[in-house]
Order: sequence, then structure tokens, then C-alpha cells
Amino acid sequence: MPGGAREKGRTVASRLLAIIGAFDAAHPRLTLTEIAARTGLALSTVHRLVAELEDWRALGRDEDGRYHVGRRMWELGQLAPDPLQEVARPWLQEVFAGTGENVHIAVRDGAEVLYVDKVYGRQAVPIVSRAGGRLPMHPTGVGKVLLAFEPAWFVSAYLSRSLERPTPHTITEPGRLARELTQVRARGYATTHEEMTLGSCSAAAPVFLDGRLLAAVGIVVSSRRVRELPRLIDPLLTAAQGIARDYRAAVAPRTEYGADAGRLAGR
Amino acid sequence: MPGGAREKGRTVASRLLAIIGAFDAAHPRLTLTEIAARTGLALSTVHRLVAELEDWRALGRDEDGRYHVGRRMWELGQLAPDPLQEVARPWLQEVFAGTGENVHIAVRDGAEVLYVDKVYGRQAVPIVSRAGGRLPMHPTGVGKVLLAFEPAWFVSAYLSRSLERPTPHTITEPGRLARELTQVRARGYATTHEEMTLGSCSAAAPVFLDGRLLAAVGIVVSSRRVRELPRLIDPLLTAAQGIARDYRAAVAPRTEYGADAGRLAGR
DNA sequence: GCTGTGCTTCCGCTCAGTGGAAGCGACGGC
DNA sequence: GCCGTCGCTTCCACTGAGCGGAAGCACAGC
Repeated sequence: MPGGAREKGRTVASRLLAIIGAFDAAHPRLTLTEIAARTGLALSTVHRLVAELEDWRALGRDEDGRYHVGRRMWELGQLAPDPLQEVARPWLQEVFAGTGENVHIAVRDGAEVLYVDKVYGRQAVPIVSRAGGRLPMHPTGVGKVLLAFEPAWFVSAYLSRSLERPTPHTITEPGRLARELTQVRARGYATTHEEMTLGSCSAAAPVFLDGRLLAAVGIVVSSRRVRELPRLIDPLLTAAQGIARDYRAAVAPRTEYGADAGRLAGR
Repeated sequence: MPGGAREKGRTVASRLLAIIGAFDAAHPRLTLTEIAARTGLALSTVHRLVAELEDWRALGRDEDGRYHVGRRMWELGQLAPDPLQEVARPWLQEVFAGTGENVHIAVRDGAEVLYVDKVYGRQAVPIVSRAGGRLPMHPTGVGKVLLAFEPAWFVSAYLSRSLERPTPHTITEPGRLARELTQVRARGYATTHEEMTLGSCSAAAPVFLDGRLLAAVGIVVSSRRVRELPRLIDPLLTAAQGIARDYRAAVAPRTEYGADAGRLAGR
């Protein structure tokens, strides 16, 4: 690269992306020096590139000088076409309307759960899931569902790793977890009891599309109300089926008449 | 710059940002050639940079070869700290729960309305507003509110431009619009009747923070149900006040004890 | 006043980036 | 079946934009 003893083969674009990629759920606010450290770039390089990103509002800066992802990024992100979220939202609302609890939908991304959307109200217990956030699979309701219906090789690969243990109730013992997953497949839904957060329990149902697992819908309630969980299964299953149906309807035109694909995402 | 007859003073970063900035609500899906045209960059340059963006999942590509904003951008955008959205959501839910209609919150950005969040269900009429989307101020409920409480110079500057006219009912005549705004100030809320979309009418209320206008909460219903609009004003005003209160509570620690600022956005 | 932390500015070296051009494959009109 | 068009991909020689080490600055804590 131009200049001194720079690392070879690193493009400007990759540096820029590394900088914005330095921000994640665990590090949403960073100083210049932290960005430099996390990206392995020289401070002066980061300084220049960050200034340009800030100019463009891709990054913002707060009073204490730390940088954070800017509103323009949020706006841009909203353009990412996600038919699943679009289609699921009304169904999450439906479940929320009947329960007043946290309802969310997630997909598997790698070996993690990626939350695609979330609906919550004033009464709901605060929970860790966040739209755009990621959590491990085994301690979450949606995660168990997403894991249970993966092929055997995937499941055993997942179980063979050392599993995080966010609470004492988290099931990390492979044998027990495997039995748990068998039960999920048999019953068609999953539940958790304080396995991710003390004080919360959850239920989740799979969204199948033509026999393939697409996503999972989940609900999280205070563990004082475990008793009510069974009552919430049916609404979840209904929503899951509704989402699958609407999703197929929304996506079908795209794959069947390729030329029309633009129309859908374009509105 | 390096190479041939390139335009001077344009940095790589600015090119990259120009490329992602080429995507907007009106152009969410673009071909390589379109991106090149919209950014004024050489096709080969766009090709190279876009490939890098695609590698990083900042852009995605669909079957027909068009590019679109990628999921990674969406994830990243979700990190943009927005206390307003965070705080408003439960209140929007509250209004939605009581009405089943489209409820949204917007801020002014330049001379446009920027929708920050939106809640809708299965029954609600489809509307044009979209989280992250922008609309002109004068034909929308939230826009009228946001305009009405701006200083006089801003309002007259806005009125002196030629105003879009999405429907025959849109009020574009400056005198009439000014009277409309006076009424909004007097009543403390705004209404519209098919001014943005035929078949829809709306109401909106201002969110004041320490005497400064922060945002507007709005509701949109089918114009067959105009009669019900008055009934919706009170819930809107309540939500607006609730949002203001919660927002102050959420933001106050940040400005008062600077050192703690990180904590809030960091969760 | 000294030390540490984090940001900003400066500058000379050099290779990463540039864009024109040519090649390629698919489609459609005649 | 041929040719024009459209959109994407690959190639390459030139060069100034970008790089990062280093020095300077501002502020806070001891």
C-alpha cells in the first residue's frame, strides 16, 4: 500500500468496513483508540477514515467523544429487504395483543440465534433479546427450536462445543440437551425455564416453509408466570403457521416470475 | 488519484459511501450499471468496490443480479442508539392495542418527516410510512405537527417552496396551509384527510421536551372511519406525554453525569 | 509538575486504486 | 442465424491518494 510499513493486501474498503465492523452489540460505543485496537489499524488511519464516516453520518459522536453507529446507518439498514420481518410483524402483534408479553422472531445465523424482530409493551418484563441481536442457541426458546430441526450432523457439532452457561439453569450437558431437542421435535415447540436469564421463562414454535425450517417465534414471560406458558403455545403455533403462509405468498411471485422481483422489495 | 483521468479530491472512502448511498427508498435495488450512473464512478471501480461490499455482506444480490442493502447493514443499523425509538415503542403499542390501527412516530429531518418507528397489525390499512422512510411535511399528520411548532422563519421558508401534491386533497396553497398550522398550534394536534393517500386519514400529536418539539406521534386510519378520528386524539396525546416523560428520564442521566453516558446506549 | 490517555496534525514514501478498453454471455429483434 | 444491445467481468499501466510513524496538544489524575 501507499506509504510506510503498511500491512499488505488490505484494501481501503476493507479498512473502512473493519472500522464500522468494530461496532457490535457488546461494543456499541468506542473511542478512536479502541477502534484502532480492534481493527489493528494505525491510529492516524483510523482518525482520517472515521472523520470521513462521521462527515457522512455513518458514525456519530457523543459528548464524551466516543463514536457510535450513526442514524444514517440505521436508515440504510431499514432498506435491507427482509420479507420475513415484514410478514411476521402483524402476527407478532397478534400474539402480543392476546398476551401483553414480549414476542419475537429469530432465524439461525451460523451457530447463533439472530433476532429479526421483537414486539413488546409497557408491562412486559425487560429481556435480553434485541432486534438485530444475537444469542447462543441452547439457552433460548427460539434457539432450541432452530437447533432441534437442524440435521443431525449440525446438532452434534453444536453439542460437541463447550456451551456458554448464562445461568445455573442453563442446560449444557450434551445428553440432556439432546433429549430436550428430541422432545421439542416430538411436541412441535420448545420451552425454557430461567436458562438464559434468571426470572424469565419462554416458549417458542417453529416456522416451517415447505418442510424447511425458516425461523422460530418465541414469547418470554416472567418466571412467576410459568403456569401460563402452556396457554401461550397455541397462539404461538397459530402465528408460526400464519407467518409461513404469508411468507410463501409474499415470496412466491419473486421466485416464480423473476422479472417481477424488484416490485416486492421496492415498495 | 492513482491511475488514469480520475476526478480529483475524491477519496476511496467517499466512493464507497457514495455507492451505499446510491440506495434509497426510491432505489432499493440497483444493477451495477445503475450504481455507476448514480455515483458517477467508472463501472470497473464500482465493480471492484461493490464486490468488496458484497463479500462483507454490506450488500446482497438477488437472483436477477440486482444489488440491495445487505442484512449486515441492517444489523449494524440496529446498533445506532436511538433512545426515542426505544422509549416510544411501548407507547405506540399502547395506542395500537386500544385501536388496532397504524401508529407511528416521526421526527423532522431537514424539510422532511423521518419515520422513526411504526406499529401495525393485521387489520390495519396499508400505508406509505415506513420506519426509516421519509415523506414531505405538509401532507402528513406528523408533518403538520412538526411544521406547526417550528419557528416562523422555518415555516415561511417551507411554504415558499413549491409543494408536492400526492393527492387532489393535498393542501399546497400557502395561505390555507398557514391557517391549518395555526389551528394545529391552537388545538394541540393535527389531522389530515386523504392528503397523502386517497382512502386514508390521520391524526398526530406533538411530543414536547422542555418546551422544545422533539417528535410527533401519529395514527392513520381508513377514510371510511373519519368519524372515529376524534376518539383517537386523547390516546395520542397521552402517548405523546408519556413518551416525553420517559424520554427525559432515559436521557437525563446521560447529560447530567457525562461519564455514565456509555451505560445507556450500551445495553 | 509530571505522567498517562486520547486525539489531532504533519509529511515523505510508495503501491493500491483507478478507469479506459476489451472480452464475454445472454437476450431480443429482424 | 446474425447483429446490436445491455450488463457484467477482466486486464493493465500510470500515479497521486493513502499510509503510518512521529511529534504536538489538551486534559485529568496523582
